[in-house]
Parts: sequence; C-alpha cells; structure tokens
Amino acid sequence: MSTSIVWFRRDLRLADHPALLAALESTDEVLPVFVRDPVLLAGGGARVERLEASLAALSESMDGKLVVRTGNPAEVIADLAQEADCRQVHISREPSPYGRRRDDGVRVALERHERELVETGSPYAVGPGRILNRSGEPYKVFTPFSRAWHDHGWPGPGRLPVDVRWATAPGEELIGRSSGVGEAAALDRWRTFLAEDLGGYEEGRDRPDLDTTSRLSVHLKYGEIHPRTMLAELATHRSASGDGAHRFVTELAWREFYADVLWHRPDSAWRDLRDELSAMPYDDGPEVAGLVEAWREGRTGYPFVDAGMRQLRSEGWMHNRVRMVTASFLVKDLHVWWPVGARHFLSLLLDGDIASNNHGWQWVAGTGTDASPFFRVFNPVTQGRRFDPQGDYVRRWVPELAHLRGSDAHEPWKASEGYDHGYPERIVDHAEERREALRRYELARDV
DNA sequence: CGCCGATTCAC
DNA sequence: TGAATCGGC
Repeated sequence: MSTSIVWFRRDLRLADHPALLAALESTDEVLPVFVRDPVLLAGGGARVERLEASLAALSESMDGKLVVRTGNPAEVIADLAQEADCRQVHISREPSPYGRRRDDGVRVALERHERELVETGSPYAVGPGRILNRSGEPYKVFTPFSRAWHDHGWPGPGRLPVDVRWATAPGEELIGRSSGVGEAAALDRWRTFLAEDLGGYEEGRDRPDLDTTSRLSVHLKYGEIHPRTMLAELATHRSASGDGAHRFVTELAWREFYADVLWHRPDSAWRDLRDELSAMPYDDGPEVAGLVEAWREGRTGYPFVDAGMRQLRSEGWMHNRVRMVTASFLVKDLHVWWPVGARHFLSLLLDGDIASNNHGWQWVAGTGTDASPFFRVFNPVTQGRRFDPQGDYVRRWVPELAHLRGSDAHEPWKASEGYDHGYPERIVDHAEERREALRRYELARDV
C-alpha cells in the first residue's frame, strides 16, 4: 500500500480548498497528516486550533483513512519506516519558487526536502527554545545568544531512516514549476557560493549591484538545504575563506536567533516586541495610502528605494541591504507602522520567513530585541552611493534612469536631464521627514 | 547593520 | 579647506 504524508502550514484552511478536500476524501490511501512550522506551532493560538479541528473533522468524515498527527516529522517518518512507498506533499500558502495554482494560490512542492529537516523537524541547526542563559531565560541580545549557540554546538548532517519518494497529492497538479528548485539545485547553489563568493562575502554581501550574496534563503526556507549541512562544510572552509566563512556563520546565527525570539514570544510576529515606543505616533488612513502605494510600486522618487521595491515585485527577492533601506524609508520617512511593510514583504518574498522578516522590520523600527535605536535613520541616497557605487543596481531596476551615468543615477534631481524619461519626483523630502521622525521619537519617549 | 552638525586636526 | 572624529538624536 502506498502512503502519503501531507504537510500543512498552520494557516491553511481546508475549507478554502475544495479540490484538495475532494482529493483527500476520494483517496483509498491512509494519509498521516502533521502540521509543520515548528516555530509558529510553539505559539499555538487560534489558527492552529482551527486547523487541527478541521483536520480532525476531516479524519472523521473519511472514516479513519486520514490519520492526523501533529508534531515532529521524524516521528511520523519513523512510524512509517516499514512502508516501502512513502510519498510526501508540502502544501503552503506562501509564495514559493515551485509554481502556482491558478485558482487559490496554493503551491505544491514535490522536490525532496533535505534529510536533516525530516529527521529533526526543524530547519535550524539548534532548534528554537533550546538556548538558555544561566538563569534559564532566553537571550534577549544577539551577541551572547550567538556565543551560547556556538558553545551548544549542533549535530552533523543526518541520515534519513527511510527511503522517501515524493509525489504530488492525488488530484493536485504542479503548474509552472521553475528550474532551480529542489535539493539538487540548492546544493548546486551552495557549492557555487562556496567556490566563488564566500571569500569576499564580508564586503560582497552588502553589494546589491554584484550578485555576491549566497541566494540560499529560499532554499533554507523550503528545507532544501539544512543549516547543519552548511555549518559542517563551513568548518572546513574557515581558514581558506578568511572572514567570509565567519560572517556567513554569523548570518546563520541571526536566523536562529530570530527563530528563537519568536519561539519565546510568538506575539512578536505582529506586535512590538518591546513597548518603549508604544506611544510612537504613526500615520495611517487615506492621507498616507497614496504614499504607501508609491513605496510598494517603487515610485518614491528615491532611486535606491525604488530599485529595491521593483526588484521585490519582479523577482520575489530583494537584496538584504536594500531591504533595510526600503524598510527604513517606510517607517522613518513615511512614518508608517512596521507591520504594514512586513506584511507587504511577506506577500512577495519567496524567501519570506516570519521570524527573520518581521524581526528584521522590528530591528529597523526600533521596537525589537537587539533593535537599532529609532534615531538611526538610513539616508537612501548615502546608502545607495555607498553600496551601489556605480549606480548599476539602480539602472538595472529603474529604466527611467538608464540614461544617467555612474552614481548620477542616485540623484536625478542634480542632472538637467534627470527626469527626461519619466522618473517620478521625490514624494517626500528625506531631510524633512528625518527631522519629523526624530520629533515623533521625542514625543513617544516623553510619554 | 546611521546621520548630522560641531569640533578637531592635517595640510 | 577638507578629512577625521565625536556626541546627540
């Protein structure tokens, strides 16, 4: 008999997917089901309860064919170890590189997930919630967490206890599957990164004009490569790659830190982690709706910001440096509450991860653990000139500025022909809005 | 994983 | 005069 394992994200509402429901109900197979997303499950909450309730109801209606199990995938796999023909489907409401169903945006992935993910049920070297200080409390600051994380250590790459075959769910078809997805592609990207860009990663990671980041975030998100695999290989690259390997390990540590923070404080996904700035006055409603829309569409009139927002729309990915600058622009220049931007990013980023994304936004907004102080305001022009020195990144994404040479692309207002090809004027004055942000900061602090 | 203005310093 | 440095936000 063949057995399928169906992975659900906690935010999937079965009732919204009649085709999937029908497929599940018509199958003769036994379908053990478990809910994935180990970080968010820690928080529980209404949506988890709703999903579990709907799965339980479905199981009953299917007369026991559907075996609902919530928890560690490894345990489910182990239970099925005697099954020779085991299939797996990963169903997610998130945008994914795997292609999309036209009707409801559900993406179906059939590529193999990496064995460590299946073994551990966690896409982290050290699962969230495991690193505590001497008092048994979670760390609130990155650096001590990072040290403890190193000291804790992690197992090497794992071995899957069963030969799992992967297929689509009955009745599901895969539409528009693109190349560059799956475990083989992830490993290929990883090897290329090690060979070409790890050595210069310390500087290269900040350069959106060069393609010198790892580009592994999507693969990490979908479990196509596991951090334990990467850490094991990085250990052997340490000396040869100078600071690059060290920096990359630190970036992995940030990812684990934010997952850990969210594990302990699931409410921080959409609310300020710290309440010092709870009195910060933000703008909302119709008066800023147009400005936010300009930000979303990449027509703020600030070339570096617009390039980033257009890359996000077009590619489903944005360079990390530009994420910080565009986020700062929404929060500090448009005075908009960070969840508005975080939601927009999550809706378009293929690598969108709620812990990294939303805590990154809180870092920018000055409300998070280890956050930057609110008064640290990015200047979109200075940042652009520093990290896109030749203006190549701007010209790549903003064709209206393609006629400007070199770093002139960062300041079209200084060129007589700057606006000749339809580039929009600045929607706000950065110097003015920076002062306004600091004024509001003073107001919020005095409360 | 700041920016800016003031001040100091180097020429 | 402009680059480096410092402190407040």
